[in-house]
Amino acid sequence: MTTKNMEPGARGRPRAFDLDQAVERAMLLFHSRGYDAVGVAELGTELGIKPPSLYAAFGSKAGLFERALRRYAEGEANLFARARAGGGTVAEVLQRTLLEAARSYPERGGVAGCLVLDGARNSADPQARALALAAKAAARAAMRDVIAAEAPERAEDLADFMATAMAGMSAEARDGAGPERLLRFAELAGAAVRRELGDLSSAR
Amino acid sequence: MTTKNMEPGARGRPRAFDLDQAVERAMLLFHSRGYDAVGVAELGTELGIKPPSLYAAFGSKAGLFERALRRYAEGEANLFARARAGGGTVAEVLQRTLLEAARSYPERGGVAGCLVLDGARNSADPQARALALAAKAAARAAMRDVIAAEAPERAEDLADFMATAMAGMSAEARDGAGPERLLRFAELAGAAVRRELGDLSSAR
DNA sequence: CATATTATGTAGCACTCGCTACATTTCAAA
DNA sequence: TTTGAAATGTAGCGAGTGCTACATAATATG
Repeated sequence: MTTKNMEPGARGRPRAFDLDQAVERAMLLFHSRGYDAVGVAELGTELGIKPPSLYAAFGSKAGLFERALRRYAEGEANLFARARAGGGTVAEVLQRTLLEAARSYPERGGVAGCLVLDGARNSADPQARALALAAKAAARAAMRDVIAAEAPERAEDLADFMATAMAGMSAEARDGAGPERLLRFAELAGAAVRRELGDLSSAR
Repeated sequence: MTTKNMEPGARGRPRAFDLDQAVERAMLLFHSRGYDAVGVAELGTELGIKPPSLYAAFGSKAGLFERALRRYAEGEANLFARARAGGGTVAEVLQRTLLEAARSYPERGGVAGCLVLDGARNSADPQARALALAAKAAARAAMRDVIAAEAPERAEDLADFMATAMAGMSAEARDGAGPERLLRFAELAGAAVRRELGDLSSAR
């Protein structure tokens, strides 16, 4: 039936579905409605997998969420990595990160905000909450380290500021905010960051 | 048994529990864990009410949530109303609102963040989400109207900025942020607001 | 071929969800 | 005292939750 993702020394019956594609679809579902609001039954039908296959492949619903989170954080959704790839000073990179958030957080195809920041919010499952918090901590640490290279004494505080600003934009986007509203916030927040980094060109 | 809250022309068997106290406890439960994560069974045991009494008094779980939201928004949790009572310019009121949020959002007794902003986030119940969004819209409108009296052309944008900043602080508080972290954000955000309102004394 | 290994489909587990039917209790009004 | 109204307690509804036992199917290796 399928020979897509078969490793050389694979024994036993081969998997009948595409693992990466399943993780991708699960990621979209978790992102659009949050961890708890997506049940394994729906995951099964939407991924074309039945419960036993899902549990054989991912261990648990939380295991699938972990895979989805990893895929999310390592892909295009890593706004800081994208902004960083554009080069420039730390101030420019942070400003671009905020603007990227303002452009990508608003609802598109039923998906809004950040999966890491809001995907497990209010979840009744401590494991899911812990996974999202860990991913968030990793993202914050990446920002802190980059900031520290240029302004070590401000790295922690600025990373916190960025985390809070992005959490605000993610929440607003989930509540229906469009790009214009978020962009205005991103510009004000970005100006505050530049000022904090001593970039005086931020004076309007 | 009880004659606490009985109206003059009340007929039938009197209510055996204190309605306000029940709403207060429900408010704390919803606030600490979110709407979906608190079940009717737990509400019953925690409020000392059994399901039929709960439904006779509030109509539904969402009806109780609505009462809890109203109590929250009309009480001490209305940070903007509190800041406004302190008088001063619009810039000062907004700055104080942000500082109040930074002081009151961090976890205390198992409760963190804002019930209106995060209490129904990711809820699977559209009614609960709508109630929280309506309460949020009302709070935003109150800020916009007060801003408009002094800076009408900036009222909408500044209200959006405030809403986004407070959503960010609420989310961070729910993720474990303490007052120090939030206060640093509030000060930067407040400086941005003052600058936007033309208060030049914000130059550091 | 036989055998071990892994995945799949059927069916259903124990549990929780929001909610309610029903009889009973407790009150005001007649 | 009777009547009507409203709240309460007992018990449980139908639906959904995450998850799994079990038999079967499909592959690599011997």
